[in-house]
Amino acid sequence: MLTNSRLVHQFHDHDRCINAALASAYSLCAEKNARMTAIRESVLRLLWQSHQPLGAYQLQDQLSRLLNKPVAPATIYRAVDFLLGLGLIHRIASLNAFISCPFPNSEHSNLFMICTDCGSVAEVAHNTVNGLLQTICDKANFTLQSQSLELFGQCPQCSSDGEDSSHG
Amino acid sequence: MLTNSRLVHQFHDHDRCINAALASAYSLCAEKNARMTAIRESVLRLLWQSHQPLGAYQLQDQLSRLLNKPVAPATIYRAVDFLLGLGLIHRIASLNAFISCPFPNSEHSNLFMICTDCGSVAEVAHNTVNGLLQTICDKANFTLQSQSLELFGQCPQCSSDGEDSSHG
DNA sequence: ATATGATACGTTATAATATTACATTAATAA
DNA sequence: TTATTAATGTAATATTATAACGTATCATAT
Ligand SMILES: [Zn+2]
Ligand SMILES: [Zn+2]
Ligand SMILES: [Zn+2]
Ligand SMILES: [Zn+2]
Repeated sequence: MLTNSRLVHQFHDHDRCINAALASAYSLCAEKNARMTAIRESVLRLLWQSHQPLGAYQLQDQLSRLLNKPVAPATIYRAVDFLLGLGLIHRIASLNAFISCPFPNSEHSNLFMICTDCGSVAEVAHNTVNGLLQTICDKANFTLQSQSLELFGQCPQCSSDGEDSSHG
Repeated sequence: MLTNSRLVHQFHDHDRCINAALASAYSLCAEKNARMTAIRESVLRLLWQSHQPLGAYQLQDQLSRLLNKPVAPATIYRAVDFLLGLGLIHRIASLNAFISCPFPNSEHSNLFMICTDCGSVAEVAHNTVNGLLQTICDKANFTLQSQSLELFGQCPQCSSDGEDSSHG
């Protein structure tokens, strides 16, 4: 199992997250002969600001502020498509939003734990889950190609915030 | 495990699906003191035309044709919200579409197998999957509230259509 | 039966998300 | 250089979803 759950839900040195992500991104581009342009890197950095997803139009606003000039939706969707293609980010279907991938190198299919209170999203790559889903599909003669697994609830932080604290 | 996979992917008496669904719907409404109005029933029937999901604007077109008068998006979204609330239908986030629920009576959390070729969607309620996800969330101290599990690939029909038939 | 309040619906406008098409520029290859 | 491909600029439009407010219908109590 591979997850960034601890990182997401605890105070941590986020610059390390960013640096690791950028390094991965550049090495992946080198490997696949893909071009990490200024816009694409900016969008990736914006998505790495935090462990929360951003929608296309939030990215538009932020990039436009960053570049100090108007940016069209197409620009965002292009950058996002590029990053999705390399597996550097993921799309959260239920949120119409995009999130940076904490382990873009590994082959994995993704499971997201989405906090409906604070908006944080942790990613989990879990072989047992994936194996089980594969088995289910096999039994149904369904040829599994890809998946979107999104779990909603409260992250550790938000769970404990909402706890009954009368027992102190 | 509970699934309508066989039904969805094989020729079957679909009128039975429809009748069972309508009966469930009415008994659920009775139980919960909810009103199954004409519009709501129409939308439910439209979603039961097949085992494929429909988008809000497809429903709008079809309902408007059915009633022979214009129907506004709000009308559709209201009906859909009502049906979602009763668990009579589900929303497929990755498709922005709605699908009839084959077993609305049972408490279940849903897993969908979506055929990217023919568009059919089968639903699976699987205790082992749900238990496993619950365990994962417990370990991460994540309070699981709900989930959206969507699998993409080829259904049995479409898989065999695409098979290499040279070995015969 | 009639008044009351709650629910559902009609209607219009608008917000939010995503794609298309085509012109222009920049990078790479021949 | 020139040809070719890839990326971006720009404008328009398509698709999905919600908001606001008035009207009609239904349930219930008097
Ligand atoms: Zn971090
Ligand atoms: Zn949280
Ligand atoms: Zn059927
Ligand atoms: Zn269901």
